Amino acid sequence: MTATRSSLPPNTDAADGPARKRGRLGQQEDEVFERIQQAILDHRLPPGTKLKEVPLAETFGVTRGLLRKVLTRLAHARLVDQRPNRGAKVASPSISESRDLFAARRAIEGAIVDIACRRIGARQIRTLRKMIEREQQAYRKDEVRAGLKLSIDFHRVLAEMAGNTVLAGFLDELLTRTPLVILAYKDTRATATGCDCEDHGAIADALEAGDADAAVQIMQKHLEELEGQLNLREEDSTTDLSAIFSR
Amino acid sequence: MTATRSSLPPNTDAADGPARKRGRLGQQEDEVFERIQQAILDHRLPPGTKLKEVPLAETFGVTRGLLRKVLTRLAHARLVDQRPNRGAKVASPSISESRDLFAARRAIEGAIVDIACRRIGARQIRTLRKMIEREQQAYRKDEVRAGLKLSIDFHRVLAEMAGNTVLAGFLDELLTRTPLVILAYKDTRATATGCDCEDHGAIADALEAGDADAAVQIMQKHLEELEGQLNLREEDSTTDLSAIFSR
DNA sequence: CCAAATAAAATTGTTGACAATCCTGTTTTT
DNA sequence: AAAAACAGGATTGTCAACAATTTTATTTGG
Repeated sequence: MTATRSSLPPNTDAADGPARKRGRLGQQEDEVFERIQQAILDHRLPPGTKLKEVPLAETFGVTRGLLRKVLTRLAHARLVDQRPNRGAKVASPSISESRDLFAARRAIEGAIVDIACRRIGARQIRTLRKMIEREQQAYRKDEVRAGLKLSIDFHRVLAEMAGNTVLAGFLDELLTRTPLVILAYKDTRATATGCDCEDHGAIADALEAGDADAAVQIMQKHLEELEGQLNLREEDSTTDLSAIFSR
Repeated sequence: MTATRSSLPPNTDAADGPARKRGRLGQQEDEVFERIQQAILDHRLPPGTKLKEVPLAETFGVTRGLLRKVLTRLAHARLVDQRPNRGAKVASPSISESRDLFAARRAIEGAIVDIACRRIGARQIRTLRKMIEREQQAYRKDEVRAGLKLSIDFHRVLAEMAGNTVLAGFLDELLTRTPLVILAYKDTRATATGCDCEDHGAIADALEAGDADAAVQIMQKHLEELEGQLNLREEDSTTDLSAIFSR
């Protein structure tokens, strides 16, 4: 019961009540959205956790109505499951859902890299190289969480460069959901799960050379390897139990 | 002002006031959603039309709160642009947005056909053939609207058969938006815009033969032809004006 | 003791009144 | 006369009380 509350970072404004002075209107909503989203992606709110409106609203010092809107937004992003009259729970991606997600990423990011190869210029290549450099630095310092974030940023920026807003929007949703399934199904034996920087470098090389086919192939192999680091065999890990009984 | 109201089909319950007896709770919300959606897709509510909450709520005999939820859902489906404090307008897909949409369909439906080729069986092939048959009948009877709907159903069912829920969800959004851009940019000189049944047949053939590469290629050519029937050159048609001045 | 029925509590859903913001036409100022 | 300032109405946004539903606890009957 109190787990929901205690596992979230405390909001210093909580005691002031709901009617505190605020900067701009939607500002507050966005902040609550991002704090809950981050808690879900960090597994501080593990999959299946019931998200009750009153405790959450009190935690953040906002009204129930505002929190309700936030929950709907999170449901839209597929980070929470919202069912009529029975509240919202943190989403528990199933194994087949996770596989579908990676298959979708292969299709979409394959297309993105193919398009990017035609539209990209020297300026953009430099930007990508800089991002890869920063990513490598993070991993060298064992800052795994930062590295993973930078790695996701690489994919996101690549989509932006391709310039297809529809594909970029879809990919954005998939990139957001990816950490959730990685934490849920990470193979404990595997080394630190994350993107391989060398692959990113190879993609940049292929893009610079204008070799679309190679870029697509590397990207898809890259994603297959990432999926391969997960334990997505049929139900045999402990996490599966929570997925099965979460409803 | 009253255009919003008069261009929608009248709701017989409107006069009874907001608190009429209803079947199930969410039922009413879904009905309003679908009625407005259909009006947008038919261009009875043309792109750029302001959707005011009070008149719409009265038209359907629902509360403003319910209507507000519906508008948010429509905004999520990208059929409506919702901006804070300045209401909701029917979406006006730009030319580049429309091109992006078709490029996304090529990527996603290419992947779907590829996956379907491996998972599909004789049973499913029969279902597809039956759908194509019905589609041809509709076109032969010059029932263009029905034919277009059946054509979209073909793409939707194919996605379902592939079994990737993530890709199917994305495609569903794109299929819903497609009629909106077709009506907005239909080349008046072209013959009735819609899917070519022969292409659908050829896709079924390739799937039956298990030739994934052929199926993917036909699907992508099919979508390119559909896009080619539209007038997506830079601003020269009258509809562009509304797109430019809609904000 | 278990199961079904029932009562109480907790939780989600809805609404109408109120507040904040934006839009439009008018007046005032330069 | 053009631009800025203002006023009024129209429109969207918010909230707290109320209603409906689900969940939990208790009782009752087999």
